[in-house]
Amino acid sequence: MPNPLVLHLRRRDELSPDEEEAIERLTQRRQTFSENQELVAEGTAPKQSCLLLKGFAYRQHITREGRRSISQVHVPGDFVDLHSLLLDKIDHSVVSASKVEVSWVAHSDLRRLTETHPHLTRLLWMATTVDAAITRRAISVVGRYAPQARLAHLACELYVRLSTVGEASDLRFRFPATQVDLADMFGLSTVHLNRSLQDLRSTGVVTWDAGEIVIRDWDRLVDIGQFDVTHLSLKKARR
Amino acid sequence: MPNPLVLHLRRRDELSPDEEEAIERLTQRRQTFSENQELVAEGTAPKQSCLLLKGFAYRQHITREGRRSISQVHVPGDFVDLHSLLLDKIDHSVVSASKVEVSWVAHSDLRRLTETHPHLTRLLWMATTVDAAITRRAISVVGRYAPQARLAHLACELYVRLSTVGEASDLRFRFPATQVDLADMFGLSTVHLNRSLQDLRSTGVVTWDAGEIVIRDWDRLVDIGQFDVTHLSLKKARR
DNA sequence: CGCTTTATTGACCCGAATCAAGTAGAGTGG
DNA sequence: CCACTCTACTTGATTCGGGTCAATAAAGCG
Repeated sequence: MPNPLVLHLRRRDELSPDEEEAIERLTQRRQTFSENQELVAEGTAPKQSCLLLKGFAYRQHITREGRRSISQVHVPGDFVDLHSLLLDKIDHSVVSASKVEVSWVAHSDLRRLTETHPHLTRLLWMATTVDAAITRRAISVVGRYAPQARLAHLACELYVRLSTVGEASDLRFRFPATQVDLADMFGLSTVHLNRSLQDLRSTGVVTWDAGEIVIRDWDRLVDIGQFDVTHLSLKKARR
Repeated sequence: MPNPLVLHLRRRDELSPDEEEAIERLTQRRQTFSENQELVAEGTAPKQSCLLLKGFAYRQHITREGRRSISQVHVPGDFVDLHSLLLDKIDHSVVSASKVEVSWVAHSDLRRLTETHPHLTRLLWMATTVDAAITRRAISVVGRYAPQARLAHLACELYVRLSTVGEASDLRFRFPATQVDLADMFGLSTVHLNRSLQDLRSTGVVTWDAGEIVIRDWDRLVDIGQFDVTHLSLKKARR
C-alpha cells in the first residue's frame, strides 16, 4: 500500500517519480501510538510535522472551563500539523483517536523541499488549504445545521476522504469516535447527541454503531447532510 | 501607507527589498467596490486572487434553507481567496462589508512566484495558514463559548489584526457589521445577539455602537473572550 | 419627508443542557 | 467462571438558553 500522503496528492494532481521519491525519503521516521495519546501539544513550536499514516486523530482545543472542542477529524494521509512549519506555536493539540501510525517529517527537510521542489511545495500548500476548507465548512455545519444534518455531513465527508486514501469502500468504514467525541465535534451535549444519532438512525439511511458506519442510502444521506464534495478539491488538475 | 499585505507579512518575518518589490508588482490591478458586492463567487474557479487593501469583507456560505453563515471577517492585508490558486472551486463567497479597495493578482503570476521566490512563497503559504488558524479558533468559539464571549473574542481579534496593518490604534476601530451580520458569524438569532451585545456593553468593558468599537478595558475583554493571540503568529521569525 | 434598513423590546415556546438513573459490554482479577 | 469495575450508551425529568413571532423605535437614505 503506498504512502497515504502520496494517495492524497495523487488524487488531486500528477506526481512525478522524483516527487514520490522525495515524499518517501521525507517520511522515513515512523512511530506508533496507542489511543488517546497527544501527538502534537498545544502551545509548543515543533521542529517536525506529523503525517498520519494509519488510524484516526482529533485536532482539539480545551476551553478555560474545560470544555473540549474538536475542530477536525484526521484520517490517514492528513499532514495534521504541517502548518507548524510556518506558524509560531501550535494553537491546538492533536490526539490519537485510535491506535495510529505516524511519520515525523523534519521542518528543515520541508523547508529545503520548498527551495528545490516548487510543484511539490504547491501540493503541500494545497493540502493545508484543503484542510482549511474542511474547517471552514465545519463552521457552517456547527453554526447552522440541525444536529442530524451535522452527523450526516460528517459521515459523508469521512467516507469520501477515507475512500481517496483507500481506507473505505462499499459505503462502509470504521470510525471509532465515541458519542462524547461526536458531541465535542458539534458543540452538543452527549445526551442530545445521543438522541440526534438515534433520529438519524431511525431514518434508515445509515447504520452507525460499535465504531462502524454503514451508509444504506448515499443520496439521502448527502441530502440530509447538505453535503457537497466541492470543498475537498478532488479534481485531478495541474496545480 | 505601504501595501497592507507587506505590513501583514513584515509583522511576521523580514521581507527583502526584492520581495517587497515583487509584491508591489503583483498587486498593480486595483478595483473599488461599494458595500455588499460579491468579490468572489461560490462555485467558481477564479484565475486570480483577491487581496483586500481597504475596508472589510465577509467570507460566507448560504445553506439550502437560506441561512447565512459567516466563517471569516476579512481586514486589509488579507488575501481573501489566495487558496483559490490551489483549490478546484471556491467553496464560499466573499462579500464586501463596506466600501472596499482590492487588488487582483493573477494566478499565473503567483504560480511563477512559487518557482522563483521560495521564501516569499512560504510567507504566502503562512498567510493562508494564519487564516486557517483563525477559522479553527472560530469553531471553538461558535461551538463552545457563551454568546458574550464570542463577541468579546471577535473584538479582541479584530483589534489585533487591524493594528498589525495600521488600521487600528488606541483601543478603538471602525467595524461596520450589523447585528444581523454578527448573528450570522456566531450562529445566533438577531434577537439573541442583540441581547448578548447588550449584556457585553453593560459590563462596561467595551463600547460597540454605530459601527465603532472602543475597548475600555482590554484585560477584562481578553478575559471574557478567552482571547489568546498565539494563533495569529505575530512573532517576527525566519520562516 | 416618506421608505427602508437596523436596532430594540416583549411574549411565547421549543430545542438542547443539565441532572440523574439505569443498562450493557468489555476487561480484570480472584 | 463469576463478581467487580469501568466505560459507553441510553432514557427520563426538569430547567433554561435561545429561537420565533411580532411590534415598535431609531436611523439612514433617496
